[in-house]
Amino acid sequence: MGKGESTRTAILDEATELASLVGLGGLTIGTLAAATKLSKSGLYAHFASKEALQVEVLQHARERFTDVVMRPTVATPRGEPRVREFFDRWITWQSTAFDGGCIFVDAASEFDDQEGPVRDELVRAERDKLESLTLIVGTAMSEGHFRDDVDAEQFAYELEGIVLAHHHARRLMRDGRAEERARRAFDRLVDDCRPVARSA
Amino acid sequence: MGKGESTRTAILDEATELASLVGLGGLTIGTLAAATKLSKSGLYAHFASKEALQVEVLQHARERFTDVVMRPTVATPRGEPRVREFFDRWITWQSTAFDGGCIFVDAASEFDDQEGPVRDELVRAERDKLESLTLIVGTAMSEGHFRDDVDAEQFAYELEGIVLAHHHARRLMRDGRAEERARRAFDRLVDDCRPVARSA
DNA sequence: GTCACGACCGAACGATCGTGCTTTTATTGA
DNA sequence: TCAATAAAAGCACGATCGTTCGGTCGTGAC
Repeated sequence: MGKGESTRTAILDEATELASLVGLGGLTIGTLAAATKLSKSGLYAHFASKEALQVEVLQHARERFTDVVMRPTVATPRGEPRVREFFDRWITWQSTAFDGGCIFVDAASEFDDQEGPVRDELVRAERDKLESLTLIVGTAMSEGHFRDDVDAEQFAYELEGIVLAHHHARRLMRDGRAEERARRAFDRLVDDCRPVARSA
Repeated sequence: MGKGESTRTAILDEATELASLVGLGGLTIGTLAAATKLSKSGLYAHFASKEALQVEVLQHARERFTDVVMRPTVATPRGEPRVREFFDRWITWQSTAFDGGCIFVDAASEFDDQEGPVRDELVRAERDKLESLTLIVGTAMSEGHFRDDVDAEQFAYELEGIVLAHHHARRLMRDGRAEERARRAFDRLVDDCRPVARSA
């Protein structure tokens, strides 16, 4: 990895951390320059504009998500185990991947009304994740772990809700039992997808 | 209502709309002054600082929430109907109360890492809502609509998740079926709280 | 040995940020 | 109607915003 590429990566790492604390929009060239010990103009040797930087931060974070969540997930046996693995890793990601809040969650509410490349990238990332999740749920159905009338998109919607509630409870309310609550909600969701008798 | 108080209310109304579009942090004195057709210094006749303004915006929005969601809810018959009323009005609130996203959702992810009065107010509002919701669920239990081993806090957690997922799907993904999905998730949640047989 | 290039810096740009002070204009009560 | 008071404007401040430009190193190719 050449010099340029390595500082570029370092900048993106630092920018990701910063953005998780103050938001993608709150991210500033000046503070990022200070944090990376570069001059403001030095940053502009690597990025065309602040907006371009924001997009690249999202892409950078997305690659990390792929590495620590998606890839191990699809290496897990098809069916419910894979669904569980995905959920586990997603929750863990939210707790450990950033000093601040998950930048996708933060950026989603920040940019949902601001047309442009940042929003577009956000939507792309979300669609991608949704699609993967739909496939994962599909394996649980074809393996017979889930009923075959389960609505995968509805499942995805509700799972997203659990994760968002977890983020909310954990970061804003500092609820120590946030993760436990998320797991209970997840178990209930999975339980309602099982064939035949619903009672334990 | 005197002149001062009426412009003050007008400012808060405008500030709420603006904040729902660009976030509480993205809100600037300059743009708010332009939107209210006041000078920047004219604003400072009404508010001590930007931070104080942000807090007041949250309080202002909270009063609106009380009026259009909480009050009608507690006027509804105790038990499941009241729970449903709360959910209905909450979802409607998110879709109609702002031009942009719900400022509580936006502000929650923006300020969850920024200690200070804004965050404090946010937490206060959330606790308040959580407490009300817990009481509402309690009426459903005492009326026999819900089992008496239902965990009201868990219910609140999951309901929050549904509402957050709705916000996410609606605003970022522009999913036209967001509300329908929210209702299905809610029905499943309520269904799992019912006594005896879970199957329809 | 020099030439080109990538990496980075210093200084400055116009604009806007939040926030004071002083002055003018509206509103109000007697 | 007129003084008292409240409301808003005018103007300016230091700081910071994103961005540009000219320039200076070090490194590798020829």
